[in-house]
Amino acid sequence: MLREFRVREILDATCRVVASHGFQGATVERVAEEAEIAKGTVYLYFQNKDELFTAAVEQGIQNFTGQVRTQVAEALTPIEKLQRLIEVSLELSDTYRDFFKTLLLERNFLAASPNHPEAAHMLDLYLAHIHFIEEIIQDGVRVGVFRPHNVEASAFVLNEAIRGCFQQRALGLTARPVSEDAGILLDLFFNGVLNQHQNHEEPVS
Amino acid sequence: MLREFRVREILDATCRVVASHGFQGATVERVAEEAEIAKGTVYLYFQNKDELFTAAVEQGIQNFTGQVRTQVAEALTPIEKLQRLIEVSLELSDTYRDFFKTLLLERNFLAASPNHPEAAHMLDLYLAHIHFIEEIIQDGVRVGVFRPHNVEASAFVLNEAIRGCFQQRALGLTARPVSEDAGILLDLFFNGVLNQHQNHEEPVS
DNA sequence: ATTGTCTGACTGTATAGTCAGTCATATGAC
DNA sequence: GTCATATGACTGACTATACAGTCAGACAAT
Repeated sequence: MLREFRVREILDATCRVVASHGFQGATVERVAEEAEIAKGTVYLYFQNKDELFTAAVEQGIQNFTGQVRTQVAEALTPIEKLQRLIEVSLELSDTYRDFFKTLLLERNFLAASPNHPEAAHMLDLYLAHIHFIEEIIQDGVRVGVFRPHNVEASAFVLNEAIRGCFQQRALGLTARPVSEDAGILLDLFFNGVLNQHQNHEEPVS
Repeated sequence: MLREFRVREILDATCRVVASHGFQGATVERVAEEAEIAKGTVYLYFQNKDELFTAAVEQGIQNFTGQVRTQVAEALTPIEKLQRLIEVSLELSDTYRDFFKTLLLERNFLAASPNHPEAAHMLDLYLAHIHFIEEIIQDGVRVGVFRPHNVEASAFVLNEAIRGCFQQRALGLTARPVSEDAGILLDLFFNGVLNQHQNHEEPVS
């Protein structure tokens, strides 16, 4: 369908514009220019600017979490699933470069604002993804590969750690290949930094 | 000095306005209203809106990292220092509630933008703080309490994990007391999630 | 001729930034 | 002590501009 194609085209253009100009500098006119259409055309597909930007962010989240879920589903054990999760997430950070820059550089969409009742929905998507991670870890605890601990917190921490890697990449602060980042993250999350075989210093706490 | 007092007053008002209205909805007029002065007065202390907002964020970062450094300096061992770091950071998240909401809901200031050459400075402050954490961990590795690993990455991950806790609090997603959050974070960062004494499942990787 | 898609000049509005003028206090002349 | 002058902090009506959103008409395609 032509309509759907146009919508996607405009949303992609929106992501590109926000990625390069920030939300502040992203005007409807610039989006139209980027999509190579007239400003008025944008309003044939979206009610207003807010709807346009909300839709762009939402499409991005849906695409990303959808792909992660699909890939993770192929793995069997909790450990393999987490490996997959981290690897796929980081790989996608290159594919979705523009979108992630958009997402990371602006978090307003998570804040409830008077003219943003859709923000609540965005928050739901975000929480759903964390919950998805939480369940994998919970499984691991049940099976015994992960020790009993506050799973809600560790799911959250893992997600934030991944997010941090995205950011480093978006800001161009690292040259490490994705696979290396994934390995480091996994190792850290699994084993922590403490020297388990130490016999020198004072004990923890 | 009266001038300094006024400047601080305006910056505090800016943080409050941004915290409640977001960067989008934060106008100079609203800031003036919040500070109980006329709009024109703002321009006696700041060249333009950009400078005002940049200064507000910068003041917040400086205050925060300064306090963390002071408190951490009192601790002796790397482990104690990290404990202190996490605890103090989370405690401050209540004190600086408005500022953190401001900071977390908007990351544009980290992105280089044409009319934001100061953004580079902001990035420096951010990186300096991570470097500060990095050195503590590095010390721990040197002494032997922490195992050898990619310290740059773990410093980064720890900072992002703390940031994540801030965000949960700013968005009102958790009711956990700060000290509990600190404990969970510390435990996770030190020990990881893996069951070290397991003898059931497959080995890692 | 009709329909569907698109255009871009136009308008209305919000708000950044200005500036002529007010007020309060300090300094000084007598 | 009283008036005159100066200084500096502050004000808010005003302007200039940028940008969201509109709409009358162009342009295929059938």
